[in-house]
Amino acid sequence: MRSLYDGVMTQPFDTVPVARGQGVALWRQIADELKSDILSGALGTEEGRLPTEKDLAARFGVNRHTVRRAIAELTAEGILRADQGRGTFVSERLITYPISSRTRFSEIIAAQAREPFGKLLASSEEPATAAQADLLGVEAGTPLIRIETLSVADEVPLIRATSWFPKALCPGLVADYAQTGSTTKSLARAGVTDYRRKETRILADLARVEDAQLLNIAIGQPLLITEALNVDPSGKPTHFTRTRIAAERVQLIVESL
Amino acid sequence: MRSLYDGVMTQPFDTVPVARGQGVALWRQIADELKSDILSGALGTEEGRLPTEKDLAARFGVNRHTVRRAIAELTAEGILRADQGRGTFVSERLITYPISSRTRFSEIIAAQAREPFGKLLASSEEPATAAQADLLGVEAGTPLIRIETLSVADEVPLIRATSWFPKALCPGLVADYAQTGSTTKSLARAGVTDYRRKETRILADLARVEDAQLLNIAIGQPLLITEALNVDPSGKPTHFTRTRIAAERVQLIVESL
DNA sequence: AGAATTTGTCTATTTGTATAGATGAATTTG
DNA sequence: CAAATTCATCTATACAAATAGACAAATTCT
Repeated sequence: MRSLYDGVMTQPFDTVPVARGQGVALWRQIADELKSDILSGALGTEEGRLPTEKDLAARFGVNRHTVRRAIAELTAEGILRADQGRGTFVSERLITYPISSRTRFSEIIAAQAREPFGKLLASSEEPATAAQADLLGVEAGTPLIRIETLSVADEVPLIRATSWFPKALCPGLVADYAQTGSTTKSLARAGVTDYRRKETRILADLARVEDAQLLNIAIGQPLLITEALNVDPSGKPTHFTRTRIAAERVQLIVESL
Repeated sequence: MRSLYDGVMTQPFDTVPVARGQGVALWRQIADELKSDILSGALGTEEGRLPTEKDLAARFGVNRHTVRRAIAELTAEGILRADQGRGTFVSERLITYPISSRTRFSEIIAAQAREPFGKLLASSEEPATAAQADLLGVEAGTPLIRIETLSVADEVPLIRATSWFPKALCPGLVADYAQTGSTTKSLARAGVTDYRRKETRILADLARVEDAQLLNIAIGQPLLITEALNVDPSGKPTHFTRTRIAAERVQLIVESL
């Protein structure tokens, strides 16, 4: 569930169904379920101890080996630790840490379009497609600058971002960004002293291979996507930003939506 | 990508990597990728025609049969239609429909906690856990009322919602809700004439069996989750609502986050 | 200390996933 | 009309996923 009212409002089920032959392995479904329950604090048992493999197999209606494979996955991710003869436990680090670490990133998102945002991975120049041109208020074929960035906190990658700018607006953007590490400062050098978000769209998607590599998560894990068009005070578009956020590590907090 | 600046800012890749042995079948990964591209309008070819099976197989680096299985899945979902000898096409209905249908649901979310919200699936009474009690400002063990609702538009399910209320606040809630179909009216009958959201948390998760059944999507598909605590004018909690939203059909729009 | 519990390892079997190649059927192209 | 293209169907093979059962190793309970 990955709730941040963590553990609140989630009751454990006696039996949890899994679906066969849907292209998602049972062990993966079980690993995802356990991970959600662990991260949301709805563990069913006290003090970070999981039910026994036998009980979990019964709960999910699968063989014990299938549960073991799921546990192996979460152990590899550092979420669980199994002790022969004792039981399987949530990694100590997670019992206190993740809640706080997952709580306070609303500002990162709120500031996403305005402030320095992680390290520059790549940049390129591309002619605007019809749809891009329409959105940014330029002619189709107009050169655009695209930058790819990655935000990392405590060695843990959180957010991929891609932004597009009309090149005419800020021809030196890549060099400026490399120097300042800031969108705001780079745009200011180009004479754009202020801008704001028109609106933000929030969607969800699944991690693909590229997301998985950059964000260090498994493929098929959920991502939060934000998309925002930024405009200057006169309403003229300055740039468009799309983020792909590891949902297991970040949540968005909206005050009084 | 499921963008609603649809088709904007997405360029097709010549080759798309897929991951083996990760618990997600290749045909499922390919189906998800194609679905995202179709819904976001980034199809790579004109007029709703997909690349040939041979080309897709080359693009994803898999056997043609694997691509066919992915296409079979999307055909079953009504997204694609294959014509022998001609090619594979995006279902006509989708070429114009989905964008509009996916665009205008910001209000639904904004109004989610306030207005009638789909049909009542179930209700129950449960003693508050420690975490629930803390959040709702009652004693642990206090009876809570839980209601489960499902919102549907044009026969298509969009949002599952679960809400918890302190029973003492509104003892007749279930009957009132069944009669009025409205949280606001039901609470008004209990003397709670006004309330507001303190904040909304937005996360993402994967669809499980129960989500898949209720929302009519495949397991493992992305969900948007919103969680909100509602309080009366004095700041006292009235209820807590959690929604699970089919991300392939709904996106959230936040004005000036 | 002995019994019960729990995780770890091993072998064997069945089903699902993915590849490979060949051939047929419908459509489009020249 | 013939050739090329594209989706449909079939057989065969290899590997991953899931089940089944047995037994070992470490810990806890009595």
